[in-house]
Amino acid sequence: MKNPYFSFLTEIGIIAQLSRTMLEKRLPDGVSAPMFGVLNHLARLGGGQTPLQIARAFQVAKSSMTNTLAGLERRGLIEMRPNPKDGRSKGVWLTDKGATLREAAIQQVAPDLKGLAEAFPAGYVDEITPRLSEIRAWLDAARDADNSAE
Amino acid sequence: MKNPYFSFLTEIGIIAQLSRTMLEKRLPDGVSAPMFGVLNHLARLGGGQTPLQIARAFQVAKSSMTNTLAGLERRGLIEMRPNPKDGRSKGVWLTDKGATLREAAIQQVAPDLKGLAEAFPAGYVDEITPRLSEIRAWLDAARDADNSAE
DNA sequence: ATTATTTAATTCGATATCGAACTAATGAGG
DNA sequence: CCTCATTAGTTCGATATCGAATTAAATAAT
Repeated sequence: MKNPYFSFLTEIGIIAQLSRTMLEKRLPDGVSAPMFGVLNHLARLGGGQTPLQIARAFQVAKSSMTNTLAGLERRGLIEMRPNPKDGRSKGVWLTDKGATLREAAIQQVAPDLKGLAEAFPAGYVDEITPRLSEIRAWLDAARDADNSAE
Repeated sequence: MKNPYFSFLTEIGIIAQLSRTMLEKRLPDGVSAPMFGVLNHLARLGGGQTPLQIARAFQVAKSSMTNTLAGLERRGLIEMRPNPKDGRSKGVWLTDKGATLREAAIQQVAPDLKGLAEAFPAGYVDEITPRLSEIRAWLDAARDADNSAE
């Protein structure tokens, strides 16, 4: 099993796993990596995103996002309000508590990213990230093609 | 949040997720990506590996591997035997059923890898895989350093 | 030898993931 | 209008992940 694509995906999988556990070590108790991702997403793009939009942004099933959002809401880090224009839909907003927690978490995580930056010059990842983006886009398109074929 | 390392890890995470669901679509019902990984590992390295060795090879907590192995054993795809030399330890072996299922699964997955190969020339991933390996190795070492410091 | 430490594996509880089935609301066609 | 299809979101059950606590066996230390 020395197929180069297989090896490539294997490395990807392990890095994803290692970086996720690295991140979770720094997060406040009970806040998971997916939750942190959503907090960042809302901070960058602003409130009012729907659960479905957020699920798509993270390439995750909508039922997974339901679960993540429930955890965030239970902890008072986000707020969900019904959309007055469409009874099926909701909007998600960061609470003050959520914004504050995000800021603090970023400070906690910074040293790890710094360690990575010291070990690998910025150009190192800058060269490969665009390639990863292309592959990611391709996989994403392939999945959609498959779904619509069913 | 345009930190290049952050972007890099984000792409990694999404590719890992997409490739995992792509793989699981092709696997027989009830066989998950981690299970398939273990079957391959045993086929490549041979039987007799301990659960701990396998967990380390996949960079996964040993309790996660206990779980994966239990699923494989329940389906009759592997066999676990006590180590006569050390009562704490076990060895894991592929069963005939497991080996057969692995072969079939590889055939099922092949078309997807082929699609990837057609979209991206082999040299494309060959250039980045070694870099990913370096980063993976670094993250792995960083995690161990952190663990022993506790 | 007896005690203490380390090691291998399991168990437990929380969270994540998925897909499939379901509800409720919107929109389209007749 | 009324029916049918689509869309947004939730629920459910299986599997995954982790870390912490537990058990049992081997090894080290006194």
